[in-house]
Amino acid sequence: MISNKCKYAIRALVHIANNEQDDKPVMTSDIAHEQQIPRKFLEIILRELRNNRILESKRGKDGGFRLLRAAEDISLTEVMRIIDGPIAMLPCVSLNYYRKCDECEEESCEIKGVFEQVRDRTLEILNGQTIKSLILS
Amino acid sequence: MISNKCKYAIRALVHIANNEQDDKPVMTSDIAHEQQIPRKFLEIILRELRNNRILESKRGKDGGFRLLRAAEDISLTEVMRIIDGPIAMLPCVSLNYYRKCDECEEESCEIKGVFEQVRDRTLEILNGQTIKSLILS
DNA sequence: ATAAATACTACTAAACAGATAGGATATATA
DNA sequence: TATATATCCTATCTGTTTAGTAGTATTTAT
Repeated sequence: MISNKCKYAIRALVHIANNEQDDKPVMTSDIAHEQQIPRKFLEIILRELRNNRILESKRGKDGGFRLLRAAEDISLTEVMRIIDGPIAMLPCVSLNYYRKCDECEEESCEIKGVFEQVRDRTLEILNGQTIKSLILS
Repeated sequence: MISNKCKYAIRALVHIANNEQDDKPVMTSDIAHEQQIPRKFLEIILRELRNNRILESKRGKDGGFRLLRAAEDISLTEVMRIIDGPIAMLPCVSLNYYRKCDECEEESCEIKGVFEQVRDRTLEILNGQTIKSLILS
């Protein structure tokens, strides 16, 4: 399961992509209100996306958040990995967060192969999706 | 990510399938020792599998656990659902554990479609796997 | 009777999820 | 320069889940 936090992040990015105009940044409180996301929690999420170079922020009056890149250059997987971590179902088949499984020897692991296939099929779908494509669909 | 508990469950079932002979049940302590799983934790897992009609148990001396069905009739998804719950990445696209998402209207949800596809591709792979096929592979 | 196995109940520690509170800092504009 | 308003940052909190452990009760073969 993806977390609520990750769903909030995606909805917030789609909202920003939909509301960017005249280079005016979008305020946290606007997103929070329109997307029904707790404001202080959303602050944390947006800051995390900024720290990971998805968003840029402007402080002070008339401040807010803007996409740092075009919406079609922000992939769904990138957002998911920032907020929730690995996408794979086993640490030992994760491309971006690989860790050896605690107790199983990988050569003799019965399930590694299956979950490599699941990972590949999953990424085939998710890698094709961007903030832009989520708007259109 | 699937839980350690679920990995233990799968390894335990594969172990039992590999060690059933003469109708003699396999003891928790044997599985725990050979698969390096904490014994008391494994007890809980095996009882849960028994309660869900994957295993049958025999108490007392010479007791232990046996598969209630043939290894080729126990699917990987069934075990995963018993131990970890839903396989889908969103509650609102889960086949066996459907729940409405808390705050998004499903008709206008941007990500539902994508995660339905992920679910379908994932199940295509996992549904084909059984305790038997995991032994062979 | 006894040894040996599962069954059951209760508890614990650590991490994670989903937030909330309050103050520090930056900035537009009157 | 004062002020309103926005993000930034640190700390805290509650509830749930994960991964167990402990101890006792019950069943069964010999």
